[in-house]
Amino acid sequence: MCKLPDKIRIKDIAALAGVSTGTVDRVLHNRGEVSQKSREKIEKILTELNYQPNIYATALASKKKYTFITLLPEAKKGEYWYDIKIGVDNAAKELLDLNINVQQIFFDQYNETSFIQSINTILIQSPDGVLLAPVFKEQTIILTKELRIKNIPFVFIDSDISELNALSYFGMHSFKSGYLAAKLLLKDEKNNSDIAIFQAYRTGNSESNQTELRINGFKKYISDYYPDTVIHSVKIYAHDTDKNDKILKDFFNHYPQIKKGVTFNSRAYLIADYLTTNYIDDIKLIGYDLLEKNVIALKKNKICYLLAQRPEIQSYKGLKALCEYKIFKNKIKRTNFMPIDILTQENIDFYQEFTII
Amino acid sequence: MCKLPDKIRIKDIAALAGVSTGTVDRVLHNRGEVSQKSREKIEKILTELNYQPNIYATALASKKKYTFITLLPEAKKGEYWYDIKIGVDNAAKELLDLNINVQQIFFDQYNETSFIQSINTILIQSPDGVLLAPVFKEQTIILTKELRIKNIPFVFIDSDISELNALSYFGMHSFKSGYLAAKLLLKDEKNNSDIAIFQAYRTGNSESNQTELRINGFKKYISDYYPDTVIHSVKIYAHDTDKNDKILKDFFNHYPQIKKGVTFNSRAYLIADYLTTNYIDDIKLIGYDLLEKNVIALKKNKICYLLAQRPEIQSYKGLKALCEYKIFKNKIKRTNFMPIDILTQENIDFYQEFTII
DNA sequence: CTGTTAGCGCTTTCAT
DNA sequence: ATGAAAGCGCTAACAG
Repeated sequence: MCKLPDKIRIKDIAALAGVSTGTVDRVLHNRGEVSQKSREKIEKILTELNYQPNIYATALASKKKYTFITLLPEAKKGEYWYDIKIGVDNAAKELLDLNINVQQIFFDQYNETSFIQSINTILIQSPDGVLLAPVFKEQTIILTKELRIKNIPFVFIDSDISELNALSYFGMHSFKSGYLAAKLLLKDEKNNSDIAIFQAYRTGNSESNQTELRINGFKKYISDYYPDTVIHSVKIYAHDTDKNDKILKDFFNHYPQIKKGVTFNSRAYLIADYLTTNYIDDIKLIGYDLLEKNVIALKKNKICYLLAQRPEIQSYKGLKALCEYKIFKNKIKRTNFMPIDILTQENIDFYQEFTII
Repeated sequence: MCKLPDKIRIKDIAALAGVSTGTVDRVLHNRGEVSQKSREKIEKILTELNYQPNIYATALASKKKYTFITLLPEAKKGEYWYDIKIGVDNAAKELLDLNINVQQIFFDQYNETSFIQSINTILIQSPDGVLLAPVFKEQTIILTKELRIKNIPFVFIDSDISELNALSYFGMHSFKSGYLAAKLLLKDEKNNSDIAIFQAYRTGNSESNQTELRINGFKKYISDYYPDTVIHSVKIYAHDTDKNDKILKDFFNHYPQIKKGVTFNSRAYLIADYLTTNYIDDIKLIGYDLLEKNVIALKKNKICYLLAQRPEIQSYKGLKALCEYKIFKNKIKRTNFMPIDILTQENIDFYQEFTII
């Protein structure tokens, strides 16, 4: 019995195979120039000893430089896309020592032109990978077609366009989240006769695919379990408080029997604020995403549940996936649905103070 | 303007300060033998340029070896403590290249003697840190007292004994989880007059502190919002199905008005199984932890909600905390409450297939 | 008190 | 097809 070191190194493999470290490295990375005989011998030892490379040494020695580009909506602190950016920043910091540079490009999610302009920037740069939120479908098709030609992998986050077959997708299962929202709103309760769906109208962007899927899921639950429920749809305006006030006032006056509401975008606070201002506190409201304003409304008990989807993990994992694929040549899972987290007044603090990465 | 490399290295700092890399390293690690003058100059440059060491190079060059010991209950696949072990394994794998060895010691959570025996093993070994679940309070006091004398840091997971002032704690906020459980069980609902608390009786171990806190939280919510509710406590037996059957049958026959129940340990499936066997499906049941059997019952709709506490993250983060403290000399947060995750039939799959680390 | 130097395990280039 | 050797950035022992 000869004794082996705690952790097997390339040097050990080489010694056992009677070759040099260079040869072992060549078979490890499949870069040819190795005789059949050596290859087989080395591979055998490799699997027998279950060789695991020292990732620190690998990272340090590697000379290759990589650039990844992210194309995401701009955002201010407290907004959904800002949390996405936090994940990008976290990943970027980690990847720096791996010689990976992350370049962030932002567009205006209400302005398709700003997205179009970014396309060229990306294509000229020819990065090693792209992480993006496919907010504008047509333009995303154009961009990804070019990326495919240049053989640049891309990862979607937040929402998926499955026919474009990205390397990977990280985001919510929108349909099921809507289904869950309905259950949380209605199950075992009284006052289920009428409910309201508040839809924030966004200029310059038609109803997103994601919102639609959430609504479908929501309606499915209702038709499954409470088919008699009447659903009222109310259009509200994200950037016009006065107009909203009037709309909501009219609505609640008109349908006093409505005690339940839901929003499928992240603007639940718009409704919550109205309820607060008008001293209404018998409406059960459900919304999405931990925007600062939503969280405040949740804590004040104006929103009953918020469904969240770990935005900072979506972008973090998206970049790591690119890295795994390009650098470590690993297989990547195509679809990664994020957990649908249910937040209430009682558990929100623990959730927020707990940073996963 | 002289140009600096992308990433500042020790060598760059040394050049700017007109000293050698050895001296820079000495001030970085506070190991003395540096003149006041050099020290100040170097420190100035360090902060100005915001020097961040290359963690890969650091890890590779470091020659020190460390040993951490974990002292946790033994468990089989599908159990709570098995998930805790998964976190340990994950951390151990990551730490291997940092010259850190993680040695796992297991005890029988129903047998104090097995815990006592492990104490000696640990003290003889004199590891660089200990991660443990303080299941047996008296023995934990004895162990940690010795560790303190030997200046060995220790981290608690799962439950805390705050007066022992561990380096850090990772686990649930038991009281608030109980409060939340009550809300999920009762809020806005009918049939709140009578509810049952099922307590699994464990041989050899008195009611744990954790369970007690959960019950307190639960009762607090009820006294806050539904003070008229009658709470029935039922003792069940984890390892005696026949006995359980009889107890539960008697109980439900005696109190047919009870439509809600909760368990504060992880044995909700015991009740769920009874309900299944007896074709009862109008009882709303809440439990804790994603044991395989609990998850099955949740999916079959026999359990309505499961509260979970990310066991595999507790142990993972606990070990990383020891590492941060011992190796990178960083400050560690004393108390780290885990998110209280609310799982239902609808979101359990996404939660389980999503591995965070 | 300071500078020099030999590694850590792996990658990659250059001879052979 | 293969081996030798130079480094990646940092640590730590040693010589002065």
